[in-house]
Amino acid sequence: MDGNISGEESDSIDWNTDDELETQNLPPSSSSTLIIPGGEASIASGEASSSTGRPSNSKLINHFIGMGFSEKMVVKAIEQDGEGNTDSILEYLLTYSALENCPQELENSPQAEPQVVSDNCSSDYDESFLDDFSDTDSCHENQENINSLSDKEKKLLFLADMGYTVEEASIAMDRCGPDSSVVELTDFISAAQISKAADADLGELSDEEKPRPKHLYKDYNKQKKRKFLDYRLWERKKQRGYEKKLRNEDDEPIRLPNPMVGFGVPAEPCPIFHRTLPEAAVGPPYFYYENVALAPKGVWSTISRFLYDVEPEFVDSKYFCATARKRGYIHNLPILNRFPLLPLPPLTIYEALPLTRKWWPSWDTRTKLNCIQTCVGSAKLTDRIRKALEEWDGVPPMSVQKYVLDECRKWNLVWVGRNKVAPLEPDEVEMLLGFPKNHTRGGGISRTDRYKSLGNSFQVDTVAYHFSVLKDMFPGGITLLSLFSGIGGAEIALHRLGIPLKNVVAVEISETNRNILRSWWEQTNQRGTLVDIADVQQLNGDRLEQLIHTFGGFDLIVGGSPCNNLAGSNRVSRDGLEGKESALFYDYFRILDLVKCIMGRNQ
DNA sequence: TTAATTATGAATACGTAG
DNA sequence: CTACGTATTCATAATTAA
Repeated sequence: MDGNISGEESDSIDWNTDDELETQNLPPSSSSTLIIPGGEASIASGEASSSTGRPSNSKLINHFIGMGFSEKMVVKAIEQDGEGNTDSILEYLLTYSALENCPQELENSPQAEPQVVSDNCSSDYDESFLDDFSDTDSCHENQENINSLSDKEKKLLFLADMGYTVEEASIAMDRCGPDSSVVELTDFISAAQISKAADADLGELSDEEKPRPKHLYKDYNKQKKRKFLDYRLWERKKQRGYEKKLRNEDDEPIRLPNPMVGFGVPAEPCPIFHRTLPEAAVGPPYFYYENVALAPKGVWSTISRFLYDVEPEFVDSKYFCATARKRGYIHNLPILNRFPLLPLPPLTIYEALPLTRKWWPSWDTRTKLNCIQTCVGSAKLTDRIRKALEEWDGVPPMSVQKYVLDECRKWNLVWVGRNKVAPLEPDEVEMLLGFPKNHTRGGGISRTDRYKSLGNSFQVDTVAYHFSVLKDMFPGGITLLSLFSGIGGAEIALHRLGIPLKNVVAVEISETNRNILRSWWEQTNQRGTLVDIADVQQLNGDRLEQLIHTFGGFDLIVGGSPCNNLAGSNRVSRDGLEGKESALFYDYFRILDLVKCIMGRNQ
């Protein structure tokens, strides 16, 4: 009974703080100009200013030589340009190096137009890819090759899934080599597209100062989004890539902090630590990205590189509650003056599950549970453990202790009777993760899916600690874009902090999860509008523009993209960031970058 | 058809002995 | 420095039950 108290308390808190928000109806169209005309110039100049400003010419030359261009060409480009604009010089270089290196591939490719292919017809990719591949490559003995995809083929398919054409992808593979990473490949394709676009513009206009990154924004209505995304991708790699070449440093793996306390936890607040964010990362909007800390090597480097080179904050939720949860968070939130959610949740197993204490053996020294996952231990397993223990009266021998303890740790079992261990109940998981009791119960969700949805969720107290700095900044509430929102961990964290939710756009693939969030939204009497969208892949620039227009922009963009292919528990398809589900990280970046673009345009 | 049950290791980090 | 043991891990898929 005591075990439920904290849960009930958090319940009552959740259900009572919903009044007097006095949420203003947002100004209908405070940001009136969503149409492009004057906007693109300001963006372009803003972008340019971040990458220009090198007065010294020799520095400038070395700058481009470091990127791999010949000195001769660099000098020529600077002469041609005349105004010392880094971006226009670069564009010149890209244009002519592309023309020199691979003229026929770029000019005579079957699809001259840089098509943006809709992503729901991947079978087309497969076929055309296979045709293309068997033609250009020499290994076409039998069809067995189709089944066992090589790395090269996987990369091609992956690029096709990202929306590139097979032609673009295979050209990039040829140019960059078989061992090139997907990031390098996308960068190459982006550069090729940009140079091609620049070439087209040069041909048409043939005069004066049109060729700028500006034209990418200018064409925003026609070819727009794909190219804009590509430009930003490529821009980022440009900066990062050549800096590394200059320093001659290899990819240094990101180290996990030990202890895993990030930029501070309630028990040990911030050690007077101040961080300076990269300029491109500074909001608005604020963003907050989450995923498993123990991902395969290189994954967090890539994620960080895409998310504006912000250093990840690795935190184990065992400093916030009674269960471990090692996660990495990349965000641009302030980190000073954080405060924890109240009431403080139980920090030990005993406090969280008092009824287990009676049966807890002295030789089981656990005080924290391990990470809560999507599946629980079987009845057969707990039966084996019971039988193994019943053979001994009193304290079992060390070997049996070790066996039982290993299984208990692996499956997060707790003691519920003499010689009896059991997996956690769904409501206990809800409590441990900071959700209201019965949050995931009923309404058509099965017990199995409850475990899965909870196992894939945030630890609310941890996330709320990071969000707490927003409370003073947004007394009138925030507008939230919640990607991969799941059962609404971010929304609940904000709500329990007392930060009003003005309007929320939640994107979540699971219908049962969407039902859970909507039902919470209605039960807590939220004032604003909750918009649900099923698939991040169909959230395009047009839709975002529309949403930003109606809601006046987003204050915060939260997302924990799928960890399926990153998580250690996955024996079958731990394929890294390019895995089927985990590759949706790129959609988080795509959408975040689009929102930054669209919102920045109106300033 | 849906839901419940069950078995299925490896990648990674870290400590320590040598 | 390496080698080895310990500890941890937002899961998938096949099968059975309902």
